[in-house]
Amino acid sequence: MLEKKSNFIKQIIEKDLADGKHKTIITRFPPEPNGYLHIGHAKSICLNFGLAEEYQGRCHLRFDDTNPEKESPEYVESIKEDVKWLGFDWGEHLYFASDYFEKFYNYALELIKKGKAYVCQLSPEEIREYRGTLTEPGKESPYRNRSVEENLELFEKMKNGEFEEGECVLRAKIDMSSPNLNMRDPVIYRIKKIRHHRTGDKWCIYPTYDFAHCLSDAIEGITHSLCTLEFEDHRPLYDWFLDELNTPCHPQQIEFARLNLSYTVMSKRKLNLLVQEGYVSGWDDPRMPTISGMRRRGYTPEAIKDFCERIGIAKSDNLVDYSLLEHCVREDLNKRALRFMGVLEPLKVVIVNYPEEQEEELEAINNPEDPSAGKRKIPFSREIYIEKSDFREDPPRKFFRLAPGKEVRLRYAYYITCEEVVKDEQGNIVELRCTYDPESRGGYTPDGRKVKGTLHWVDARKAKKAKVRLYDRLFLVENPALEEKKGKSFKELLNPESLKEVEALVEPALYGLKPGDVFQLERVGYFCVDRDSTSESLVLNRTVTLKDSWAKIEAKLSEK
RNA sequence: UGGGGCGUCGCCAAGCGGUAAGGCAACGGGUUUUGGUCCCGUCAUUCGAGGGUUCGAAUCCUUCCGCCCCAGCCA
Repeated sequence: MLEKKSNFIKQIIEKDLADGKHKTIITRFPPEPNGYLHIGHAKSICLNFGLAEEYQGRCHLRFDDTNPEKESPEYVESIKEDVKWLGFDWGEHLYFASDYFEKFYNYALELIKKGKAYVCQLSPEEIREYRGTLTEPGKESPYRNRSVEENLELFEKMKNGEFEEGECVLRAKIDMSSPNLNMRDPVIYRIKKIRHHRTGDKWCIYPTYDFAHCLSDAIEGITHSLCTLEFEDHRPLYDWFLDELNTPCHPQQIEFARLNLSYTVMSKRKLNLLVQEGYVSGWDDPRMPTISGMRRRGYTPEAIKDFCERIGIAKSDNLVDYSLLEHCVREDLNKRALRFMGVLEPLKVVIVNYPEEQEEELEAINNPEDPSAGKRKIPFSREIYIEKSDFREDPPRKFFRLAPGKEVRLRYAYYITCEEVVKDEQGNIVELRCTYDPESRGGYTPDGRKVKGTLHWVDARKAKKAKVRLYDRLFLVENPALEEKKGKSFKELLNPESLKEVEALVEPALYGLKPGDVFQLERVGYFCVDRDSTSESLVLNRTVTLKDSWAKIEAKLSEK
């Protein structure tokens, strides 16, 4: 893992600490519980919790649950689980904006009493019309100059449910001609006669984001309130509320660029669509960029955190290569994953000079990167399976796997030479007949001759079946969100081959693993045991392939 | 045509007036019982473009160009 990089937010924090503006810092991760967390949220989580760790401050987990229409406890639970799984701890500091509803209400009263907020009875359409446009100023609402008393009375009625949804709202009285649309008397309370998942039917008026967020931050004593770039325009409003109201403190909002990852989408709306329309099996489908999807895919918290560290924090729009994430996953897994053997597309090999009834056990190293992982025994006998792609009847240049008359090493076993190719009536290769060198047990020979290729294999008698899910990128194009803006439909951008299932043959030891365990199938890739597995039927998810330099060589050979 | 941001290698990203870090990708080579890992090497005379200030500019000023965000009673 890399050492921590600096960024402009750390510079601000370090200056604030040096100047004595703050003794300690308090950040927060403020998700709305209206969907599952994705890798973009991981960036924010790593930033906020990471900063708190680095500067020995603290980070709050706060649910921004001000819109009961879209929120649910299911999401609250999944979010907590994901943050924990990433390895962060909010300690005692778990909060809900809904816990502050009473306080927000009193702040609204304070604003009304100052003459800085009013109940507006314009319809939603009228409010839009009165707001003006990007280039023309807005018009003031006819309800703008009501007396404080009248506003107090009306707001009370709103709270008591005496108005219907859409009939009226509470608005801040700021400036209808501001070039910043957010300052044109923004709505701060609206009526929603919906049961809230935490406050039940206690409220029928709910504060908007702009009003609730800055106040939540101030109530919690947040020092640095980090959010994404699209809220930059909201900062004047954030500051306006905190300047007008008598709050415990005035946190500083700082914006950074959200993460975009190639070949996927990051908007909750679009991810929700993928789930609802059944393009994926759920929020935790291993193809999803969600934290739960990545977890099910076999990605580790360490890999994700390393990735978040490496992409950095800045303000320019970005589209990070998926290959960087894969690099982080491989790097972490290479150190810790146990090695096994398994063949995805089996091709039978009969070792003709190996005694029919003989069976033996060969010793294999569990992880060459970690001697403490120990060794294991793998069964071997006269019939084995190798990977179809490891044999070529007519091998191209530089192909040093098996071919007629060629000798290769079976990993941890013997050298074999292909003597005969057996085909069916259609001409498909169904079996290879080989001879082995008894002197080469373990993979070396006394004469020390070199064999270039080493193949993975499984014993035909002892191998077990496993259902393997091979995943590829979810989308065909690098930037689906951009293509969609250009008019392409979601559906045509999806990769129809993002999931392929194969029946593989694996060494029996794999049946001793538990759901969630990640391991390497040598020469093939990293895999993890899916929760759909049973004791009779193993289901594996391919986490990521191994780098394949032969594929590159072959691609170049075919170009010529 | 309003406001707010951003433009440094294919992708991220340092740089904060003293003469372009690093990572990913890519490309060479070495080691190797995983064509994996590991190791070594190559990869921006140039910082969106033009002017200016300065002994000296990616960094300061200026003009222009390009891209992103904002007209929810979403967050």
